[in-house]
Amino acid sequence: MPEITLPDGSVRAFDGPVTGLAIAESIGRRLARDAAVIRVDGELWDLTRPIEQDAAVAIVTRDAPEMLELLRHDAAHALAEAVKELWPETQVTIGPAIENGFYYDFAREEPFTPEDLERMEARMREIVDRDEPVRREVWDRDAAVRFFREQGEHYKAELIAAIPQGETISIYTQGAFVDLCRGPHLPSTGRLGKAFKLLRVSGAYWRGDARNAMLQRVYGTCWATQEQLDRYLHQLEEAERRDHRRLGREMDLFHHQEEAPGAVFWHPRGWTMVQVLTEFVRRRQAAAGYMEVNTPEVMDRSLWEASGHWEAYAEHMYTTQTEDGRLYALKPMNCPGHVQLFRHGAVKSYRDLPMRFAEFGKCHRYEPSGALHGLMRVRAFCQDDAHVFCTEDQITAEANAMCDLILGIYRDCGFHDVYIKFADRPERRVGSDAVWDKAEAALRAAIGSTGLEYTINPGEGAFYGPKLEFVLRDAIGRDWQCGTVQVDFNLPVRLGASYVGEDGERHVPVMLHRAMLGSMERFTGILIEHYAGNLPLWLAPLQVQVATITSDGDDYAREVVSRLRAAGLRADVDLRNEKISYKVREHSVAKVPVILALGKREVEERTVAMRRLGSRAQEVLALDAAVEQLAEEARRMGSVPTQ
RNA sequence: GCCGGUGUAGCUCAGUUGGCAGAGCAACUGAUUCGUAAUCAGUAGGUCGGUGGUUCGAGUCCACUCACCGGCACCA
Repeated sequence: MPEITLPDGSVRAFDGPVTGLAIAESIGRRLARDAAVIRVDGELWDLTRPIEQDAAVAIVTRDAPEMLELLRHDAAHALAEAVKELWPETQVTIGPAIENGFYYDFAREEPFTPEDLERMEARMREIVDRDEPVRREVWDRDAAVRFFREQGEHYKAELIAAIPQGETISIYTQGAFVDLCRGPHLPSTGRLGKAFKLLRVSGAYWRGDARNAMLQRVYGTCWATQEQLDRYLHQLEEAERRDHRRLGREMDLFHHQEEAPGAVFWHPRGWTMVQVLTEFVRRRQAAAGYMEVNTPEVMDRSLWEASGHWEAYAEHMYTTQTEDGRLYALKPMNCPGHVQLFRHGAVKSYRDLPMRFAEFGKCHRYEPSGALHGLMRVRAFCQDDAHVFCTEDQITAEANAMCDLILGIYRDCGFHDVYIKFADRPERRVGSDAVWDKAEAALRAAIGSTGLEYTINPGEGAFYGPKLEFVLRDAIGRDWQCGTVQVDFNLPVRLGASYVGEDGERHVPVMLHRAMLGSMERFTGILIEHYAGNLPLWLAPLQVQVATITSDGDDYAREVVSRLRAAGLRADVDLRNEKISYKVREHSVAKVPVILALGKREVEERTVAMRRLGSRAQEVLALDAAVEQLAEEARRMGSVPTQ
């Protein structure tokens, strides 16, 4: 005789065990139709699962925001059922809900084709139309293992066998499809709806381990309503429109070619953008007490063996063998070079600390071919790198200042949504546990003293020390990890850095590693996508395009450009014998933020007709006023992207 | 690196069962002096990613290879 308490506080008594579906029906038909699951004393249950005890419940309908995950999980099951119907020899493995959708990993000899994807999706829709009941059962674990083995589902059997003793093994059945699953699920396949779409098929390793077999992963997206699905598909198109590789071509910023995979050919405009960013960081870090340095790009193998890089990353380093038989490596990092600077010359005193070395160092890493991606993942890149040599007592203040510097720089680049992760010791590392304890404690103290929120990213530290990872969210909600602050007690020891302390004894300095933008290449790519190419004036490589309407304006146009340039603006003039609409289109496609059109009227009145990228409106201004206004705007930073 | 896909003019893309490599835009030449996202006409442009093979004949079929795209793994 369970007594069921509803969210409004009313209580209903039932004669015997009652299901969520029955409770929903007792409240109303419409609710029963839209119900997805039931919350029983805070826990989500299947609607078909009998409630035997008194409980406080709430029916959750399928359009509740927290039901998206469940819908997506159900979509994954429908996908698996469809695949098993179409290709029975396929083994199913796992199929979770993920951000914006779901996937399912299948084991099958023959690869799925894009056409297969269409067949799967069509079959999923049939399964929804069939409205098959979804049943939950609790099985004995050995029986479950035996069952799946007999079915030829060896991956499933392995999963069940790995479940700890004593845990409930729930099995869900829909139609002929039987799957191990934690649940809960919708009561029938019809409730899934049809706001889903299969997107792509790709490879994925069993259990995410490259040593294991490669499975076939089918990705899909799923939403509560068709409108939500359409909105998401539209977002995907938006991301496509912002792709820095496409914009890089349209804006004439850079290119790649086969002879230099993973390297960038920067065009004048693209390189201007990189230079603007570099100058910006240079000014900021100089103001924060950093000294800019430069260290060799090619150094003897022995140095990399001493630093530990050789052991950890030899296969990812470019090397060059010279005539004298020596083996050199192109630097993959700047830190060992900076330690050489610290070690050189007179022994350092505690009075010299902290010493802050910054370098825009060009590094080379032989990244796996499959990882390369436009500017985002390259083999040759420039880091805005720095290393601070300090005493243990100085760690907190130094790391703290780094956080301030980094966050300020992001703000000025237009990123206002930033979060921080604390990456602690990885499995593969150098240094004793005691040293790691100390390094992690020091970094935790530093981040604690900033008052900034952070999450833990377990096991993701560098091989020589723990790190803070700065992640910024772009205009369309994607996350990019850029800056890092790392505490390192190991490299200074390995490379023999020391200073004389107040006590007259030799001590090993602590080394803080820091990057803010990370890779200049990658950050440039992120900015392009963040702003969809519509860069704020201070970042735009060409800020003002002056364009004549007829050749009568040529002399005045040249004068306008020199005035703009004299005011520090990057301006160019277009005197071609083309219609103004042609010029406007061309410079708009190239994303030049400001076009000044000059016709007869402007020449006579010494004005300019100013047109902003993305706007059809024109504003006629006196030349002096326009120059002043643009110069002022070009100094302003921190603007948020417009859509 | 692994799985799958794609490479044809600067860009976007056609190219049938193997039978003379195409279009639009861009470029160039000429005309047009024009008021805010494409003026008109003409010309030129290709080792069909590369190497090897099958064939009388390969953009098309086969093998290898390189690069790129989507994932996975990796990311000091």
